[in-house]
Amino acid sequence: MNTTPHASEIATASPGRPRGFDEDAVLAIALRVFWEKGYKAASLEALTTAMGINRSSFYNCFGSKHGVLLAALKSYSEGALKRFSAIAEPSSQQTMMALLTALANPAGGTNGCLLVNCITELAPHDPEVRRLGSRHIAQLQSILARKLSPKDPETAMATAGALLALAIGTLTMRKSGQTSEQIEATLQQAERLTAGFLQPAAD
Amino acid sequence: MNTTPHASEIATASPGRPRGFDEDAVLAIALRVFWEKGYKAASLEALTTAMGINRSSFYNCFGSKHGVLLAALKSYSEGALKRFSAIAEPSSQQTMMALLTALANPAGGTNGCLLVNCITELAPHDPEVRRLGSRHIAQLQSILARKLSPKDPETAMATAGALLALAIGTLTMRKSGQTSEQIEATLQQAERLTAGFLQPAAD
DNA sequence: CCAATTTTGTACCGAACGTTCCAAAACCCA
DNA sequence: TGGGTTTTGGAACGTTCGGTACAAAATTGG
Repeated sequence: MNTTPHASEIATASPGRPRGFDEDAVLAIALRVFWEKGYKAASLEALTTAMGINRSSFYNCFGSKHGVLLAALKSYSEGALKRFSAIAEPSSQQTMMALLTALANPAGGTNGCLLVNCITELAPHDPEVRRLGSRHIAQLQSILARKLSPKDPETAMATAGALLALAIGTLTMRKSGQTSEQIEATLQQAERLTAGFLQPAAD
Repeated sequence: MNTTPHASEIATASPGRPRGFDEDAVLAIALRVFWEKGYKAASLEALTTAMGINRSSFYNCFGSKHGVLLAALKSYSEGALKRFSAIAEPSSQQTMMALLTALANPAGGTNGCLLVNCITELAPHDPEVRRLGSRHIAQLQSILARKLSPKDPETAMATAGALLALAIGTLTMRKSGQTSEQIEATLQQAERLTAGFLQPAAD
């Protein structure tokens, strides 16, 4: 079982044979596999091979396939929120576009956002995934609202929700084959959503 | 094999035992199963049981599980586009909201839109699903643009793309557990996207 | 060096998967 | 009625699925 809640903690010496791999590292690989294939399509064979560990280590460390997914989703959410928070506040429409572009290009190429994928595939029948997805989306919206209008987050929440929905929607469009140019043209329309908050772009 | 491309055609009498079921009817049921469970999670057992036919009839009529999916997606797209086209043109923001609400509530309850689900789950690895999804989205956007500004569909395309992305994005939000009130508040922001085209709402 | 403890390798489990096979059944036409 | 043709029922196919059993290997503290 996974005795250490976070592997990155100080490894308190314990009896028994030590792990032959880095938990966080193999979890990051599992995350990639889920991202590329989806949950159901990611087989134990594919997962363990990519991670470079065998089934025993897999189950000993993570408990179950579903357990790995939840761990991967938590890790993904944590990283994505941290990176998103770090982007500068949008003092103009240009920096606004940087925020939206970050949301609409989650480094997964044509694979979209791992959490959105898992929400779509699993949320209706998986309460734990639904909870993680709900938290992630809510926090994205809060961060975005705070960036839009630090003094008045309440009114900004609705706008942030629309911007977020817009960005999430473009993920599906990209998967369906739309070009980056089309996606950008769609995202450009976000200017109209932020009319009250930001200065228009200079160009 | 499926000799009749569309079952709804005039049944030309042919030798041999006749079908004991209505192709369109059982296809509609398969569609529902894919909608509720997703593609991979929908087993042959679940499909054939729900459809009320056995595996032989299933394969004799549709060829494969993937074949049924494609047939279901075509049927779904056809129906959705027809229904969407039939909605009145948005002469004001209120009727605009009716259009958006239609897109954001595809009668699948919390299951979203079948095509969006399948794009998310399969498109990156399934060219046929990607093609169907691409066509569907492109046509939704065209119809919407024509409704927004029949005289100038070109300029309206970008706005339609943003409205569509917004609606698609809310599907994920709903799956993650957001209430209908939150979704509606998000969709309300679409008013700002259509500023140039429509009269503001009366209320 | 010796228990105690944990991880690792391998083989294996029963269940479920999508698909196929084949004979019986049900129809058309002659 | 009988040959041709298609569908239907049901069993069976080989594969893959997620997960487990168990003993060997590797570490700890005593």
